[in-house]
Amino acid sequence: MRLLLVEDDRLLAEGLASQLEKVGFSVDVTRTAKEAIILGEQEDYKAGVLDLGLPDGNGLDVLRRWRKSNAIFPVLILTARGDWQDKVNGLKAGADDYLAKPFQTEELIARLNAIVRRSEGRVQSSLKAGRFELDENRQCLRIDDGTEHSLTGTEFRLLRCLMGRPGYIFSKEQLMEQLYNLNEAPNENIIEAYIRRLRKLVGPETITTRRGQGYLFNDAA
Amino acid sequence: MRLLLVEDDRLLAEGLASQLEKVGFSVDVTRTAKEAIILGEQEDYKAGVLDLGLPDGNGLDVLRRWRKSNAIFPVLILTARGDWQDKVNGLKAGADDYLAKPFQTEELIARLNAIVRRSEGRVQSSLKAGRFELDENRQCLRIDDGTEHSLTGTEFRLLRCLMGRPGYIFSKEQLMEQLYNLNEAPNENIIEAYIRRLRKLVGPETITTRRGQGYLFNDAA
DNA sequence: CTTCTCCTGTAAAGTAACTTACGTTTAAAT
DNA sequence: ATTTAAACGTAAGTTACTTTACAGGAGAAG
Repeated sequence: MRLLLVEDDRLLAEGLASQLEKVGFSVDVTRTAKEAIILGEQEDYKAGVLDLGLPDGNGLDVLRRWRKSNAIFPVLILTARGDWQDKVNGLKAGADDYLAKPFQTEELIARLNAIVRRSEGRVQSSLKAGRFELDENRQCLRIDDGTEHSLTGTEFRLLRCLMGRPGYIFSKEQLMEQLYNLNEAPNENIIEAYIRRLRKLVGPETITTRRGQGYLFNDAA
Repeated sequence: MRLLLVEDDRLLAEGLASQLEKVGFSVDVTRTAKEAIILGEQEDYKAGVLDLGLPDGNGLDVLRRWRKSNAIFPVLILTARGDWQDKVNGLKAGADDYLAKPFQTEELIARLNAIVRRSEGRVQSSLKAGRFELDENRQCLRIDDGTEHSLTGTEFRLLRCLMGRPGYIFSKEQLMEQLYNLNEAPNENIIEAYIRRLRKLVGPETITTRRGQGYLFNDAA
């Protein structure tokens, strides 16, 4: 789970980063507002932690810039103790939570997890294609005939990929990239295996093979 | 739909208010017990959200005052995580639901809608789902076949969470958050252990496992 | 105060579900 | 016809959940 930590106090930043990494985040750290803006806009983070006091600008401006572009990841702001004006402004600028310094790392982790979960919940988009509807929240597939099938994690991710762009041909390599990361890439055959399982659900005609190229989800299904 | 939010943490209050307004409530916010009592007695709300920790008094006293006068709108109380005593007292004082901090706003909204809907039918302090009825006062479970089982504290709290939103998938982490606080968080296995105890009561088909996602109480039970 | 009981949480073993690997068969393309 | 890619079936591997039994602790009863 990628995370952006914007904190100018080097010592604090390093300490936090290492603790956050212990609990499963992969953390990018930056000390300046300038860099924070660029990273937030260009990279795909699951959440951000933002100290409001930065050497080269106000953290709130960073947040506003993020929100103005399309950076939609949830942000937790760190404020000086009792400075609730900052908190209010932070919320108005689009923060999702706040924490007053000094704080316990456990508290930060708990709140981070909370906002990440919350942000995942608020994407209640269900993906529709033809007779099919993929429910992101419940991780299940509904079909026009009224049936509903719950999907396993891998089935779901693969199907979401295909349904996300009906008619587009995804190569096996592309699909592999979406499903796995570089370290833990299994046998390529795995895609074929899962395609087969999905076809059992959606019918063989719904997912078409382009031999040598890849697979596609038929939009006119 | 008018709503009264009693919360002394300014930031939290503002954040909640804005989110609640997004989903169609019109929200009055107050930070003090004194004002809360007056507003609750004089204004016509559809529901109330009440934080128990207030600067100038106990939230429970506010609730009791409301109930003593003719304020009949349903009330959801916010408690510190893992603080059962408050929850129990709150229910006894006439609260209709409770939620442990920190919570997801979606959860609050869902529960608010639930108690409003319920209150329009009539105020009742028992939670019904399918063939089951959870009695808040007696902390016991009644089943359609006429049997009645008393529950232990933990059993009750877990079941209450699940039955409060039938059909919704609660992750183990979510359930942990509602049952325990940061200091006294036991082995994660505890949820599984209690799910099993509950299933012995309600039958294995009533609580469904979604592997990798969580558990849900079947509404069509 | 001591004993007993029941609730709670832990640990470890057992099982089911999901994932991956692999060998074989089938089908497509040249 | 030959080569190559995909499909299929099965089995092994892995992870998540279930089940069970028990130890410690709090509160009730003696």
